[in-house]
Amino acid sequence: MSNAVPSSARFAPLPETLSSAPSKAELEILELWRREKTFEHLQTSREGKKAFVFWEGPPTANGRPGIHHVLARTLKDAVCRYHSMLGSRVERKAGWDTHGLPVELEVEKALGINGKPGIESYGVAAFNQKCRESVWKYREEWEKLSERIGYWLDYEHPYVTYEAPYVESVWNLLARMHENGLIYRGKRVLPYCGRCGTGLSSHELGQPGVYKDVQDPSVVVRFRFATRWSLGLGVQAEQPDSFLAWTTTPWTLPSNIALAVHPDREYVRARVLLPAAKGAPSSSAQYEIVWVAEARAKAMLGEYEELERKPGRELEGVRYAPLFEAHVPEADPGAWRPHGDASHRVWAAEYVTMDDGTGIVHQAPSYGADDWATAQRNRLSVLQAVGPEGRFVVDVGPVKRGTFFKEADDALMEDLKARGLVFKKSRESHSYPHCWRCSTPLFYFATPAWYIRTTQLKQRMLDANAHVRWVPDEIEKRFGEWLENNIDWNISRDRYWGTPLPFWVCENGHELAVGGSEELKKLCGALPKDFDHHKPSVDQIEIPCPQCKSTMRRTPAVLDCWFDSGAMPFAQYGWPHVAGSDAKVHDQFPASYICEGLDQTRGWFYTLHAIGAFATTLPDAKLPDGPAYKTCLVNGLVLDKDGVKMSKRLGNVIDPWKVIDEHGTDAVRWYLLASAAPWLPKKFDPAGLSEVRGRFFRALINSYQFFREYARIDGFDPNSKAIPEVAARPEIDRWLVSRTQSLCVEVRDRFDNFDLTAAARAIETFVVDELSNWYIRRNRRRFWKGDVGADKLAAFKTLHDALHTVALTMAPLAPFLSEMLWQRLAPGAGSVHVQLFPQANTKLVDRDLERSMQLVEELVVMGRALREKVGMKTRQPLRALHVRASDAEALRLLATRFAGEQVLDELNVKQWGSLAADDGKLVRLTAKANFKVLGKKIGGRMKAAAAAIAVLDGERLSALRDGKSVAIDVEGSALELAPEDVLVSVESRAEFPVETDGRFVLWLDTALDTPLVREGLAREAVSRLNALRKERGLEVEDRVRLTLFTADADVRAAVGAASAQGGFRELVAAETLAVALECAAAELVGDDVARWDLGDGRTLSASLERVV
RNA sequence: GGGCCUGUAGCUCAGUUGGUUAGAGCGUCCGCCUGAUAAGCGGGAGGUCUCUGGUUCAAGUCCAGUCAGGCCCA
Repeated sequence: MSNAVPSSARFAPLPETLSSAPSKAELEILELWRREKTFEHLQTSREGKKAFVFWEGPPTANGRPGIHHVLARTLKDAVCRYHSMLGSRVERKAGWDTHGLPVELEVEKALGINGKPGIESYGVAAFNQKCRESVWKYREEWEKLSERIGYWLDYEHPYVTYEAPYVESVWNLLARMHENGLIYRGKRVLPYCGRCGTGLSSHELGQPGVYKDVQDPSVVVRFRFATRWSLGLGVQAEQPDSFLAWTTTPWTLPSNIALAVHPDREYVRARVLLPAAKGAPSSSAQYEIVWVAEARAKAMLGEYEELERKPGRELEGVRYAPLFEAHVPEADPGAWRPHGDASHRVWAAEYVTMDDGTGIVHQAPSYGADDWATAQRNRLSVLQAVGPEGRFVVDVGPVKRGTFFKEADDALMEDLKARGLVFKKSRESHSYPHCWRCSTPLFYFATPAWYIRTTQLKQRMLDANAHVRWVPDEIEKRFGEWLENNIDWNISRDRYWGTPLPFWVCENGHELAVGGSEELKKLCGALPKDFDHHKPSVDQIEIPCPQCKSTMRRTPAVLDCWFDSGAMPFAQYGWPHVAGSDAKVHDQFPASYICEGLDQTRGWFYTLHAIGAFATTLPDAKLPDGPAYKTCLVNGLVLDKDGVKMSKRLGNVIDPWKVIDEHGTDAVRWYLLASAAPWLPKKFDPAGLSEVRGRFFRALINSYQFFREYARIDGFDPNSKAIPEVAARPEIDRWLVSRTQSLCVEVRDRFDNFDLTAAARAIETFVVDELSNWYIRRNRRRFWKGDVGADKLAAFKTLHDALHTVALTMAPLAPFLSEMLWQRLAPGAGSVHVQLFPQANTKLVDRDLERSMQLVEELVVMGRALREKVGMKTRQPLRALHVRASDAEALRLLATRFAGEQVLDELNVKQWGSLAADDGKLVRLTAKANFKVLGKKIGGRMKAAAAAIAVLDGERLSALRDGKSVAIDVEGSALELAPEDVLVSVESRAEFPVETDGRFVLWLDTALDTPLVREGLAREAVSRLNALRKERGLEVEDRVRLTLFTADADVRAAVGAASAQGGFRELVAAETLAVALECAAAELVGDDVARWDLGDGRTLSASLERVV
């Protein structure tokens, strides 16, 4: 940034519109940053410095940025700015997530095509080209909004997940995983549309109209024991027992392979009366023996006789007879090799519930995710009577090959019924999913899928998790639990627009994982000129199988786009193919800090973690062990002001542009950060924005404007040699200096702990309460009265330095206003964001001074309340203030000249009447136990001790107050009370108005004599005259000539007589900047004469003339 | 159904390792003050800290449960 700053820039006024329309001024700052290339300048100034590594979670640019993005980006930006100010190098590479189903759906909608058949007929090449374009739809808006909210990011060199170097890098990671035996082909059970020939994502399942109420059969089927040997009895029964299992999908029964029971629930062997079948011969068996869960027996069986009961785990292994004789084809599960003997037995599974059915669940692994898991655990065969088209692939009893699954139910049930295997049958209405495109009923179906064996990395991931600093820290537990339950990661998606899986497979099942296009070229001979990593180009590449010489083709699926984003630590630099990428990865791994929404726990946080857990095992990558990111700050949802989720449907979506235009970026940032911890759901209420502006920003702006106005008048130079050292300044200045140092310490500490909310609140409290409402208010006279001397310079410098520190400490949070202040406080020093964060000078911290100021404030508050109680306006000076306290330390601090001046001046009282410990006349001491201290010492005797302390006599109370120990009797035993065990407080016994808070008792001497009355009148007059000055539009430094008239003798004496004559003429003149003050002998006349009643009918007239 | 988070004044939020009278801001009413601030200060009204049990001399705080809201996973 240029150093050629005009001297007029120093202490220049802030833009007039800043308070009312902050946007305009912020846009000027943006222009400044653009013109001066501030961000680039910051980045180059940190070259070669220690890295603070930040990773940007890539957004998808085919959706509009919302207010929640403003929150996340504010958190990212603030932390990055802070670390830049600590001197670190913070690279901020932008990124774009460009693949995935949402992009495809958006394009499908735009093209008016429907599903996979639509895409195929449109042409995959053309479709993917549309996708490639579509992801940039809102790019400009993202970039503009990022700039507008002050989110500094390198948009010049973003990583883009579809670009060749990125895809190559992802391929490389996958190939390395494959090489390490972490990749396998398996199956995944997902909702499937037989007509469209595609699985549906959970997102698609959430489309309106997917779930419809339909009538379906509800049937309880008998699964007969394979032998007549009754379980555990060792006797041969007449008939085998049956397990009863309930289903609403009879079409899955031919594919049954097992029954599942809950391991810990009780199951009963029950004897029940056979339902009388119509036309059954009376000689048939009257009773049968069935097994159901105890919890379901009553509901399922009605009346029954319990013969035996067992927990589910003891039923494991019992073999039953298959329902059908058909030769149902087996599918290769991929993830395991089936163990034939395990089939058609009972297995335990935790997921079995007692909510409905029989507590025994029929298992058809191809058609249910839970079933699949049971099959995988027990190495069951996978039968597949129904194929991917939703039709039977084999004749089963009466059902012929080719029958649609939904149309097989009735025939199958008839068949089972005829064979006596149906125990109960009805129809029931329930909601069933249908394809959102073609309304065909969906079925769950095991489809081929590629997996990463993340379960093998589980312990590594758990160990790494323990080293992540989660903010808030409970996420560690939450994430840890999710990792405990880790299942292998299905990375394949049967879609079009994504990173193609780099796996080539031949007809003999040999696999090849290709780690990049160079490798691919070698394997296939030559790549076509227009080779593209995406479908359909890549699908045309065929490789001769190195093992069997047959042709290898690419597996058709594309990659889960979560892998894309999780691979960004490597792929953003095109590692390892791109030159120099190795050094970049080593420099920028692991991340010091990432920050995203809570919903990323299972998304980006996991994929980074999982891929990091793998990458750090690669010996040649030479990456440090441990997590991929050291700190993860999590932000919560942004809700509307009533706590309702924002949605287009409800029309409660906050448009970020609108609120920023109205309130400015800084107010929005400050509000989002300061209103509540970022991880809590945030109710976004525009009223809160007005509050931030009205309270914090206005106080800060006005504080600066106050400072600069007088600094300009007096030509204050903060580098002047004439400015007294801090030690030589008045206590009030040293107090603010001390508080300023404390602010630095606190804000640094909060930032270091990623607690931006506490940092913002600390700055806010300092600015509003201490700097503006106390320091400036107490000291304003010093700024405008008298000549430029040491005292005035001290005040200027103290306030200047405080503002200087505020501008720096708030810079990460409110980048615009801090820059505006900085440019005026330190013109020529470059941007505030290039500065180093202020470091406290702890030598300037004066604890005693801070404590006495606290006491001053306490007494002032009580004094004001007292004045109101006795009906004495603050303008009326009073003779004396009396204080009684029990706390010797407080008395010592109050007795200092400084504290006395502050209290008495603020309360407009002439002197301390008395400032003393209890004298036994007007005050009595009382005591209560200090529970915190004494409780730790005596525990259970606390109650009795508290009672004894409450009735302590005055003598012992005085002793305790004076720092001596006393002995008391508690329940017959002696207890030595130390002074710190007891809180001694004071209580008034006076009969006149007092104010007390237990620590202090205050009262005022309200007797007025003539000098006091006159001074009060003089002050009344000053107040009116100054109001008049303002009314007449005078500048603060304008001098005036005053002519006054009053008929009242006291007023006349007050305003007209010199101090030597017992008047306050000099005071009035000085306070009103009057170079001449005359008292007229007769009533003033004229339009410009002001007239007031100063109280009790004492009137004053004045005419005021500006001295040119 | 499981895991986690949140519940404190009309609203937004603080509340340290448990410690006796639970605070702030906004809003509201009364008063004061004002030569930076359409500001500021004092006072009033406003609380069964979701509810129920438990531990403890002592619970907004710890434990168990309940209800409500939320997030993620089924």
